[in-house]
Order: sequence, then structure tokens, then C-alpha cells
Amino acid sequence: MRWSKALIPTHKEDPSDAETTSHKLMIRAGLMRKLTSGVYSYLPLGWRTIRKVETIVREEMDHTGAQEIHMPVLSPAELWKETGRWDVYGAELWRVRDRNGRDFALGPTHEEVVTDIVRNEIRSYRELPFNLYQIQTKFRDEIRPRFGVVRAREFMMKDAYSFHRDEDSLDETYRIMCDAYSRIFDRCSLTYRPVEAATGAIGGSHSHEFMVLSDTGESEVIVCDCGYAATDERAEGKVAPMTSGEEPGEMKPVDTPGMKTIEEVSEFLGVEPWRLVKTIVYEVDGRPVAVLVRGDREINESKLAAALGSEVVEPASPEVIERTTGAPVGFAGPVGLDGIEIIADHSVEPMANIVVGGNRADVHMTNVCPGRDFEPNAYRDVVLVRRGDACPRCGGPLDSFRGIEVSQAFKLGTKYSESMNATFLDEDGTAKPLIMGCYGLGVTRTVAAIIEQHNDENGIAWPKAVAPYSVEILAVNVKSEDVRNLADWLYRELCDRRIDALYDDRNESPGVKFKDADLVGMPLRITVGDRGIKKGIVEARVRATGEESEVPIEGAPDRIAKIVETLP
RNA sequence: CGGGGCGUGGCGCAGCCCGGUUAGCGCGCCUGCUUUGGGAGCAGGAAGUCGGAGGUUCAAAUCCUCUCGCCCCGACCA
Repeated sequence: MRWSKALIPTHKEDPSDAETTSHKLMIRAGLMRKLTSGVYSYLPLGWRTIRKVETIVREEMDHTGAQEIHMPVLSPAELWKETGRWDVYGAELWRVRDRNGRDFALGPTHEEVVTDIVRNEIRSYRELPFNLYQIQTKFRDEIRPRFGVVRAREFMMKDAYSFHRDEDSLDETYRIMCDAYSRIFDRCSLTYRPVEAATGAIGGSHSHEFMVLSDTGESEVIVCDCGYAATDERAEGKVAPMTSGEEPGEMKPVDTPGMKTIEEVSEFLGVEPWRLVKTIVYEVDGRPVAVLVRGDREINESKLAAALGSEVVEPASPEVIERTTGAPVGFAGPVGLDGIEIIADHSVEPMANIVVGGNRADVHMTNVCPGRDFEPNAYRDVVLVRRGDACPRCGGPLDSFRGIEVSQAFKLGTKYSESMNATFLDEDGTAKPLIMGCYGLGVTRTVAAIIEQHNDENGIAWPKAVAPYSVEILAVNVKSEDVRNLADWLYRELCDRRIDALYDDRNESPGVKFKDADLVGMPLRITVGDRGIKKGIVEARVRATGEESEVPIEGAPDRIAKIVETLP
């Protein structure tokens, strides 16, 4: 491609609305433009990279025997009502209505649609297992789009769905998919890590996410030297018990006017946060549940939901809190809290003389002792694990890092096949629900992740496999006939060798062209200038390393083709 | 949804508090000449209903009301 004819609108300055490196660079290097919040147009350079990532994904998916299909973005509400997700998925499900008032969803994921296809076409165990995938635009009405294409409302995803007669078969495909993902991310030159994950709105029994290590990532990952790795939602771990070692004192109320938060109460009473216990009222399947956790810790709602055997737990509304505790928000406590289930985190059990809400406005209770002054219905692990806690496997100290979640695999089991009555006839002649797995991979998000890991102060430094072009030919001065002729010739020769080359033939000053070359970041830059021509050479420079070499003009196309081959 | 911030030529911003000629600056863009190895120089030029609507006023980018959009933080952690 000749730059003079290309749409590559670069910017010198960072866009005002971008925060992260990848977002800024994707705008500055002319990969994409925002249309509206969380929605982007991909310009030629951006689209070329997306297609290269897609190609890698396709190759690796096809290699596993998965079959590519293409499902609609638009799906009728009835399908979502069959599985209950019309209600459960929440505001994130992008709903639209047709002229006749019928409800539809713009697909955020396609379990319902694919299961509908399969239940209509599959009869026998003999047809199993198989794996269907698509690469498609997804819609999620995100509460807050962020970081450019990392959290967008419209984005591209590869989603695969596998169907099985038994768990063993599912396990096998799940493993194969995880392996395929490793190959995909290896080929994208990403530093990543598969971690155990919670199942969330998709559901299912077992899940892994692939995390690309990045400080700008939205996910917190808990890791241990022993190999344990899980998202913070999922992570287990032992919280070091904290006890004052004091003799149990006499429980008594204290006035805490307007002190609603742990911080406020802690400061007001001069007591460290860990000696408080917070009581959070949740609504679980329509009933209120009080959850206790040590004051210096947070509740993990995902683990809470699992502990209660419920799919969705949400913090109760102020009205429900007042009704169940008799106090306004901020003063709930377990003492004398009747008629409501109380779940306490293990961290609460060994404590004594703790401070809790008094179930009365502006009152807290002190010297409260679990077991003496109240008895929870159960002690469970519902705490959000963090760095420094003990590893659930080896007991060693847990560490944490930030990551961008580029893919997630789930063992769905029969969650969708049962609710949608998708069955097959097994060998014994009985109808059984299909066992399913699903495997998502964020394509556009992966592009952002690649840029997060491959850039420097001058711009993007693409890995070759996903670079929009492998080589940029930079003609220093196109007014020089020698330079123009040589660069033209080189460009043609490389094109003839089917090397994708970007040829900066613009009549711009050298400075502009060098800066732009660094910004858009093709892996190899070939500089053609009078200076080199005098010496009978062109210059090759590797973008990622800055490594430079001189290539004799004689035989340069072949030599350059060779260099391109060796690039990472 | 709550809080905060921002909307001024294509991009990045100033001006607004304290209303008053033709609304500025940098970059970019167009024309010409010069220049050509790390964001060139000179000269000339085009381009903005100051997000939108309403109001106050002799007069509004500037003050008031409403509204739309974008960004950030938070979203029931008691």
C-alpha cells in the first residue's frame, strides 16, 4: 500500500478522552475512531490487524476440528425467556423492539441461539461431540464503557460452543480449547496466564480465563508460586485470623451519630477496622440474608452466591435493610437480628470484643462476641482474597497482578440444554440433555492487549504476526529521483514476493515520516535515502529492538524477505 | 443511577469568574517559493451559528434555566 493513497490519519497529540496506552495509540496511529461512547469504526490499519488476529483464531480453531458458522446478532426475546436470561442478564442485555412491538436482544453471547440450532438438528449420540464457533460483533450495554476497545459496547468476539454426550467428552474438548487458546496468544506474542475463574452470568461449573498481564487491566488475579492462579472473584485463600487476645468484655451499645462506614466508626471509636465486623444485607432469591465479614475485608459476592447456592445475590435496597434490621443503612448488626439468615465469613469466628451495628439509628454495639451474643446460621468462605493471604493449595503467601481478560472458557453442563430442551438419544435409547461447553475470545480486546504489551514512547511496536504490514519502506525524499526509483522498485519487488509492505511515498519531511513510522509500528522499516544510495545500500531497522543493518541494493528484495521471515 | 469534569475551525487548547469592536493560540489543511536523514522555513489563504433550546440584557462563548453528548470516580462494602 502506498501511504500517499491510504487512509492512515495519524495524530501528534494524544486524544483528550483516552486514558490508557493502547487506547491513545489506537487513535493516534489511525487504527480506529470513536463513533459514540464504547463504539468504534476500524480504519484500514486497525482492520488489517483485527483480520490478522481473526485469521490466527480461525486457523487454531479449525485445527481443533471446530466448525465455523455465523449466527444473527438479532435474536427474539422468547429465546432468552426460555433460559430466564431475559430477566437475569440485566441491563447489560441490549434490548430493541421492532415496529410491531416485539422484543429482541442484540446478542451479547450466543448460547441460546446456538442451542436452538442444535436442538432442531441433533438427534443421536452418534452425531456427538462437535464444536461450533463464529467470529462476530457482540453488543453489551456496558454500565461504563472504558479504555477504548477494552470495554466497549460493541466489540468483536470469537465464541465457540461444544456439545457432548458425557462429561469426559466435555473435559477433553475443554482441554483442547485451552490448548488452542495458548497457541493463539503465543502467536499474538502475548504474555498471558490462564487462571481459574468464576462463572458469572454465563453459568456452568468450571471456568478459566486467559489473562494478559497489564497494569491497565481491569481484572485482579491472585497467584501463588506453587502455580495456583485465579481471578479475585474466584480465588480461595486463608485469611490470617486476627484476635485481640482480650478476655470477653461486657457487650454494650455506644452512640455513633451519623457514623455509617467502617472508616467513620473506626475513627470515631478509635478502634482499628479489623476489630469491626460489617453486616451487609443481601437479597438472595427474594429473601434477605445478612452477611458478616471482618471490617478490614470485603465480601466476594461471587463466592457468596456459590455458598448460598444461588445465581444472583444483590445488595438489598435501603427499604429492605430498614425493614429487616429496624435501622437505616449503616447500622445493621447481627445481635438480636431475628428472622433472617445470617452467614458469617470464617474470619469472624475467632474474634472477640468486636464492634457491630446496633440495629438502631446512630448506635453500634461494642464487646460483641460471636457465639455468645449471636450465632450465625453458618460460617462460610465469602471473603475477597487478596495479596498476602495464604494460598489454598500450599499455604504460601498469595501475590496479585492486574490483567486484561482476553478469553474465558466455561463448562456449561446442561444449564442451557435443559432449560431449552435440547436433547439427544443416547445408546440406551433414552433422551438426555446435551452437555455443553462454551469458549469466548475477545478479538478487538486482544488487539488492545497486544498494544499494551508492545509499545514504547514512540508508538506501537507490532509483533509481525498481527502487524498491519510486515514492512514499511520509507523514502526519505521523494523529490530525489534516485530515491523514488529505488523505493518504487523495492516496493514492487516486495509485493511480487507477496510481502505485505506499506510504502511511505508521501512528499513529507523526513522527520514526519520517521515519527509516523515509529507510531504505526511496522516490525521492519526499510529506509531509502540518497545517503544510503551513495553507499549502495538501504537501511533496515527492527522496530521492536532498534537493531539496524545495511542491506546492499543488489539483491535487497530477497535479503529483506529473509529478514522479515526471521522477525518475531 | 449518584458525584465530578469537559463540550470553542479537523486535532489539542486559551478566552468564561469580572458580558462590550472583526473569538484567539499551537498543530493540521490549501496555494506559492525554498527545504529534504527524526514532527522544516517564509509568504499568502480557507475553515468556527462557541454542543442544542429557551431566558436575562442595549449587548451573551461569557450570566440563568433546561437539554444532549463525551470523559473520570463511585454505584448500595453499611
